[in-house]
Amino acid sequence: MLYTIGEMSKQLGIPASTLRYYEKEQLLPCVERTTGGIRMFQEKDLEFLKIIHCLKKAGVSISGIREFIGLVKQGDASIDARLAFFQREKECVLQQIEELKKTLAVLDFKCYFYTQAQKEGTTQRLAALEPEDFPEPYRKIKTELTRNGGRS
Amino acid sequence: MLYTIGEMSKQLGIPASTLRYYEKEQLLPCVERTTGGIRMFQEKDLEFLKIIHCLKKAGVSISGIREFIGLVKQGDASIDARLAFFQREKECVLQQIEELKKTLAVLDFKCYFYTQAQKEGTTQRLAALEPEDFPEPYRKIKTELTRNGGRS
DNA sequence: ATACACCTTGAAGTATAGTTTAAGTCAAGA
DNA sequence: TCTTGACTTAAACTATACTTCAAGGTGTAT
Repeated sequence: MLYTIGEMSKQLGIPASTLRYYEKEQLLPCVERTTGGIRMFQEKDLEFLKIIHCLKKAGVSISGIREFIGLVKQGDASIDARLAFFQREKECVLQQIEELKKTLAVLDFKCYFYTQAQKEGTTQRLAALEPEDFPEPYRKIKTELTRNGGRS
Repeated sequence: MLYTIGEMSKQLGIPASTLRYYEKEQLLPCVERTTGGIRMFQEKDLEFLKIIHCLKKAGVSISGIREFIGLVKQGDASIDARLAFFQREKECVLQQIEELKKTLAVLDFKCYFYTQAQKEGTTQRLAALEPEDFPEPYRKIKTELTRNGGRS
């Protein structure tokens, strides 16, 4: 099956302009053209676009994705490099998840803080508290938010 | 304690230009000036900057942060709104974590794929396999990557 | 009082990832 | 054949979040 850019766009929910942009950036190595110059997408492109989608969610830049596509174009000679690529990205996503968990803990503290403030009708008393005055999961976070020199 | 922009910059590892930018964008509501016009940062600003850092990690835009700072400036009248704000952001971070976990599963599959390919020296056989031919944690992912019309 | 490091501003520049526009071409049905 | 909708291109535009620059002011140690 072959698809025009419009059909592909509808199927994936990606604007046609974005597909053109991706092709221009060499992210889609196997888009053919009719004699009239019209792009015809293949199943293969669909798979590439799903991987591109995944890599974008992982935070890989367009040029990073282009590099990966470059490896794919090299064929079996780049299997090692492709494995290394995905291992790196996996590690990177794991780190992002860890970072988000830390961020979540701070937001959790803030929710606790404002839930208390809501009960009291003011932030005054709470704002004056020391880390030790908060219940356990929150002490460390309050410390980090208050203490000087916590360059993260 | 009061700090100049340079001292603050060193303490937080944030460029002075960024601190100026943040102040211009009204993210730092309590920066004072000397008679000569030089910014003097307070402890309060340090706390604001830590919250800004956290919100940035949560994916909140500058204008989103500005809105939150606007609420803070309203004082106790905005406690409900601030709680709601943090609850929304918390929800959003939880969703981001879920998305990253899905992304991780795809990267995991790719690592498996290329680890096998490495053993075989080629992707040929593996590329021709159907979802059912992969071991269990990977079947669903292979299906999603292959099947048409999986607009995510 | 004069260096000197550090501060000020507005404006322009950068990077990323597209989106939009204008002018024109292609393909299929009436 | 002609109309119409979808396609083509290059170039300009958008948004976000800063960064850099040029020209000049501040403040403190000697």
